[in-house]
Amino acid sequence: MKNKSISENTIRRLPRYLRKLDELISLGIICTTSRVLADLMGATASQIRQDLCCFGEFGLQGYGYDVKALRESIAHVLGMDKGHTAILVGVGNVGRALADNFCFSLCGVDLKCAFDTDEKKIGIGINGLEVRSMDTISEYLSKINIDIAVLCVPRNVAISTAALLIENSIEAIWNFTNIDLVKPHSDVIVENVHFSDSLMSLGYYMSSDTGR
Amino acid sequence: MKNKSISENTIRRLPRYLRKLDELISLGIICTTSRVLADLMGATASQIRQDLCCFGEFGLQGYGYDVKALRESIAHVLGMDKGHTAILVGVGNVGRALADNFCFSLCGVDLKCAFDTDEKKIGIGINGLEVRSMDTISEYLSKINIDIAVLCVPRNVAISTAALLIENSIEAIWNFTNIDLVKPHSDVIVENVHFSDSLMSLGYYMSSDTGR
DNA sequence: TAGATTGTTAATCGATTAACAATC
DNA sequence: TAGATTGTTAATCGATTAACAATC
Repeated sequence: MKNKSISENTIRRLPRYLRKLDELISLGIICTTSRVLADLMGATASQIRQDLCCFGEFGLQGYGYDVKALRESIAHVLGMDKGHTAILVGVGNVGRALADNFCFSLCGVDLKCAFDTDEKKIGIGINGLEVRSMDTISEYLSKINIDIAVLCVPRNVAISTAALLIENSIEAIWNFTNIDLVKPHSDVIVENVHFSDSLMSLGYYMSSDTGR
Repeated sequence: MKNKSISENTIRRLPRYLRKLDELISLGIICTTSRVLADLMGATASQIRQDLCCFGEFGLQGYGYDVKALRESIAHVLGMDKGHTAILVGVGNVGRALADNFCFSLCGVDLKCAFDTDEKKIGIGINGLEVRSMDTISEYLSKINIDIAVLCVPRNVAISTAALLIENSIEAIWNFTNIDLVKPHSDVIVENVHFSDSLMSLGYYMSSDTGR
């Protein structure tokens, strides 16, 4: 196993590997090869092997990869077995959509509760998820160990809310506000979900006739 | 202007340039340089100039870039002035969150109406957006020119719904289902928004101590 | 054993960075 | 004009692909 600075491209492909392996599992397939995975991914077999060997030796020469074992290995690399905990910050439409629809546990994340400033939303709320007052968030974070904040607050309070979370030593922010959160002195990890960037890129590919 | 196969990396940076330029505009700044933009983007001035010169000559030597003109040029490259039209397909929580919260017009997209199979949702519905019966979608698409389908249906009907849209000659699918839509013989453009991929990548960066 | 496929090194390709002439 | 900054070519760096020895 070698582990020196794995490229972002490789990391971003891992969740897709996971999806493809899950497909193979659901088809009852036990063993696969870099060639099969390459076809599923639209990549070369070389790339598959290069990606995987960043993290260890998961295959068997002359045979291929055990589908379930490889799936678990990748899930482990992605920290899905670390028991990460999360809170939802801001229960607007995006927050509610995530609480109702998104299966955090499939990503190995335990969503504990939600916070909002709106008194009307407080109490046992959405999809069995308790909504608490934003006023109590510091106290809560000092007592309960939370790794990830899912940030779904309005634009205008995005930066101040992020600062509050960082003050309370949150490790990572999954950012659904359309703001680039800057992290002045902190080493908080930020993952952005920028809907509008995505739609704009789509607009480019429609205009240009590259097809991609 | 040279236009030979612009890299995906460059395209994905354009919406961020747009955001940074909007910030400069809101600060009343008229003119900027590749150095300033590089600092805002966390990139090198070289990269900024390389990216921009893919699409034309937007700057003035010895001076820099006119902020508003550059903003409009990038918006044009992203097809934001093409008057793209869209429909929302599937009015679950994600669909509703987009209809309520997401400003399509800021991306230059005109969201015309929504479709759902649930009779209870049909009628003038969410945020002034008309919800129509899914049964009428083919007829609608044959009459009204729609470029983009925003696909928010449940997983189990994602592929069949995409097929229906492709049959009806939709140009692009903005895909919020957690399925990799494959496009067998069609040249439809697909842009995926995979929440779980994003959260899993975050999990990796939390586990590893790369910080990034 | 023979055939197959990995893990890994080497070669190629593309993207980023550096350098600088052009020019405002 | 002199100073500044672009547009663009050249150099470097990193990622992808190809090749192949190791080995199951």
